[in-house]
Amino acid sequence: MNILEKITNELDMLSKSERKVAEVILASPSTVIHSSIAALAKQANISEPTVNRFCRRLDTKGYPDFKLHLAQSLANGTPYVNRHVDENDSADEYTAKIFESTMASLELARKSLDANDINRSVDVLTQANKISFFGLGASAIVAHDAQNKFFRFNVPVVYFDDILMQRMSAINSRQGDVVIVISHTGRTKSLVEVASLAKENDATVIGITTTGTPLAKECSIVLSVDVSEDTDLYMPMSSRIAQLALIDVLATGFTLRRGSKFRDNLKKVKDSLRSSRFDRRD
Amino acid sequence: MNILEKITNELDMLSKSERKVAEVILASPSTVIHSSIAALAKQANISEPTVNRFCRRLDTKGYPDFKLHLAQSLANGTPYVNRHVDENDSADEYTAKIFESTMASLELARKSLDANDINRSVDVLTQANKISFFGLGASAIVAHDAQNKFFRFNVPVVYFDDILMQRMSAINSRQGDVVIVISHTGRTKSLVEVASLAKENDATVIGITTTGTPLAKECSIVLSVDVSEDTDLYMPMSSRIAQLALIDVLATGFTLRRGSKFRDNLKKVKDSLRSSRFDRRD
DNA sequence: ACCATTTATGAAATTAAGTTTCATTTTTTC
DNA sequence: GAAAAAATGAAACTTAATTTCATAAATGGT
Repeated sequence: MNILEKITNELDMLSKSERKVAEVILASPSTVIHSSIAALAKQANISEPTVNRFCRRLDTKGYPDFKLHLAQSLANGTPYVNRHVDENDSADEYTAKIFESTMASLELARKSLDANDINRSVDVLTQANKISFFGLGASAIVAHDAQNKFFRFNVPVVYFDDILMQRMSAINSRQGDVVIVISHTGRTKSLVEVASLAKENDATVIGITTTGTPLAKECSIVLSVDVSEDTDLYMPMSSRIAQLALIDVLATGFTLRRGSKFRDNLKKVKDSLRSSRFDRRD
Repeated sequence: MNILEKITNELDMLSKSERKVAEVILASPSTVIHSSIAALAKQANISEPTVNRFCRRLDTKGYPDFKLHLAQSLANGTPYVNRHVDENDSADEYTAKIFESTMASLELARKSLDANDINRSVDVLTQANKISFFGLGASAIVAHDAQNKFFRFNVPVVYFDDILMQRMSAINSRQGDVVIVISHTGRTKSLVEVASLAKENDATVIGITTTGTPLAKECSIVLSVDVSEDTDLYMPMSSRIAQLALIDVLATGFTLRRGSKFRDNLKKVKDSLRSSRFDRRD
């Protein structure tokens, strides 16, 4: 945990003198990492042993160790995560906040993913007769993107972003087909039904969703993409970006599994697009 | 600059003994930040002064200062940026690499964006009679996503992902219309033409593209989303995610500009989706 | 309000860590 | 292959951090 947050949290557990130390540190942490224990003690108008006791109370081994933790906290690009956009933010401010919380969500999502599940998914995908991607709303674009990617691999792939087509497709699925259902909330009724329909028809159902949702329960494999609850306040933001990153991971796993001959083919697709472009002259 | 990269770069400037130190550090930097100079010297089979000289050669004040720099490097979510996926990577490894390079790209993209241009774009968008989003391929899904978002704002918005419709729409555009053209390369001929057609018909053309491309030259406002060249090797990855984050920024700017009454309306849209969901019971 | 007990604090001593000096060894250059 | 330059480590030295312990402040019970 970020030591700066920790100091803030434990501020009332501290003694009067120790609190003085905390205040000096919070006021200018970047100065402190270049100060000796004597300098900091003087700055806070207390003695050196007090600084030392303060460090130990924060579960560090002593002053040098404390400075190490502090340095790490300062280095984190997102010093205070979960910064919410405020009514009066300037363009600069809300841009920074959105990019930062997007990055924080990616970090979270990565932690929630299980390499084993990814491996199994890639396994299943490489052996599929047909791959279908289903999503609604914001997740529809993720499905769309996935289709774009897998289409380049020259495998039978479709995507549907309306319930009726998804239903029909699910009913017609069979053994060897892979159905990937994408939903952040995992609670959209019709999608959960589609997942269970596909499963009943012996397709392998992979869910890209949050852990423990109704959708997750219907899937053969769950790729859990957990992002902070409150980042998607009024419209889906971070969730779909984390899902897209996961699609990249699956696509990458797929190409790696298929080997180098396959990647040459990928290059051909890319080259074929060249003539539709302006040359670069740099 | 990241001190780990720096060590790697200056590896051949170092003497034999100093290189031993470097190797021990690179092999396990996280151990080193908890080691004393004596422990590290022993580990590398050299003397303490050599470690000290090594630290100074890297422009740090001495060993403790070096450890501080090292700690900061380790804290950065992206310890070794631009890590490329390798043939033999495990699922764990390529997942980490893809997420990390996605985050690195977002960081880059944010730096390339200009708050002024964002402000002007939001201005123009809030006053638009009609908003159109155009993209092809991977950028089509960004356009699609943008339509999804702006549709919630109850403004006239369309998106097209095929050239013909884009052309027709561009020809029919008029003063007060805003056309947003999305392309990572900025070199797709037909899209550049669409941009210039829209401009000729007095629409405001906003380009979401890389700095200095042919498309950028045709636009009234350019929102430059520069991501590292080589991240999108065979298929678009980071670029579209950075573009999506920018869409989030524009949408956020839009809601902020429209004020709080407008955000109530947004909440209504969200609530209206509720009945189609399973309840959560946690 | 007062005394006893606990807790907090800093001066001084102690210990640990890092740095400098300098003699010795290794490497380079002519 | 010898002279000069560079690299290296042992030992001395310096600085910084920690522990000890005596004193001061705060808390709680009567």
